[in-house]
Amino acid sequence: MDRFVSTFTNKLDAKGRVSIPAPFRAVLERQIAHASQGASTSIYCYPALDAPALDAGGESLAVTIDGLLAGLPDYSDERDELSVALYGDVQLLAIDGDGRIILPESLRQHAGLQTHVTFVGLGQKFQIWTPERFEERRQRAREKVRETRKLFGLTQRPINAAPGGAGPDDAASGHE
Amino acid sequence: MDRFVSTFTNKLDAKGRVSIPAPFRAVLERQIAHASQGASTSIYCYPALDAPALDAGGESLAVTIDGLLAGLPDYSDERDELSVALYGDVQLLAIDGDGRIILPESLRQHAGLQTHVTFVGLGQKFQIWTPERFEERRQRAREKVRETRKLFGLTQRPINAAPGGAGPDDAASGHE
DNA sequence: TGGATGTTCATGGGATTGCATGGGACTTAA
DNA sequence: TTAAGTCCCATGCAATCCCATGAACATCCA
Repeated sequence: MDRFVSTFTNKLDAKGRVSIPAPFRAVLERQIAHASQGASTSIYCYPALDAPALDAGGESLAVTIDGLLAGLPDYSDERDELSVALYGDVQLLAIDGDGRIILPESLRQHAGLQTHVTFVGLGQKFQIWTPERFEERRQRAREKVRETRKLFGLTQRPINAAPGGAGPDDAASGHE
Repeated sequence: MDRFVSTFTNKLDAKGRVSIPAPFRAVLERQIAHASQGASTSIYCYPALDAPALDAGGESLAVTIDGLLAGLPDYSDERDELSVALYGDVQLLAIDGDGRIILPESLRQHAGLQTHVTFVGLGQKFQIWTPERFEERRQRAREKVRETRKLFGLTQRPINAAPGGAGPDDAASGHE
């Protein structure tokens, strides 16, 4: 039961390198071990469709993409079009011996990354944000959760459970 | 499970040469190694049927085409026509010692290639575009994905049930 | 219990390699 | 001989490897 959880902020150095948070790396390595051994660890990374952020994940993400396309006939227009968006935008980023990746210019630009990047666990995948933008988004996500609670009539506070502990959780549930 | 992913733009020199992006070359070489060793590396390349671009790939692409034709009765008109359409315009381009191919005039013309060419990974094959035209294409593809995203959410599960019953969604957790 | 030791990670910088690209030389065919 | 195709080498930038540092945390032992 390996998932990407919680958030970490690391530094983007002059060469465009960032350390992948160790817990995330552990998840990635286990996926590799499970899928095809021998392949050096790397992540699949692409611009998020509707946010100034990057989506990223390991082998299991690639499997998901394959699954999407597997349903379409080999030479259909539809397949080509989806392939462009799904494979064409994806970058395969190698993880070096020190657990770092290099974020290419094009990806940095889409997310507006400069000196610090925030890794946000979303279960099967994770996202990469600028710390500031992610903070905003987190706020919005919390709002939304509150609204949803009202909708369901669940407004009563948990008596003991610490509400503060729900931080990263909120982010995850608000997505997509 | 080697796929062509992401996009790269390289220069087309005065002699009509382009470097194949190193990651793509790696995929091609692995296909060769797997199929029939000894053959020097080369790619299958042909004008895309419905776009100002070229389709290209390695051994596995050829196998796919064979597979398509195999589905049709041996001496049918349909098969003959398809064979011509699929194989007739195919060129076998050799990859030289420096990882480059020479794009013949006829292919360059179909795609309108001049000084720069963009290689677009599409999983099993890749395409070759002018950078400008591809940018347009990419925009369209993204739109389309956005439109049909909800559909994804629905298709994601039933497709291709992996042995063990877990959908692609569970791939991350598939191994405890 | 508290100080010392070790380990895991993030980070920085230098050294090295890989890769795209340009150009020259050699071969082959008209 | 010319033109086109092929091979080989030179170059510069960028990616990759390797090692050093230091902080946060865990472990051990007196």
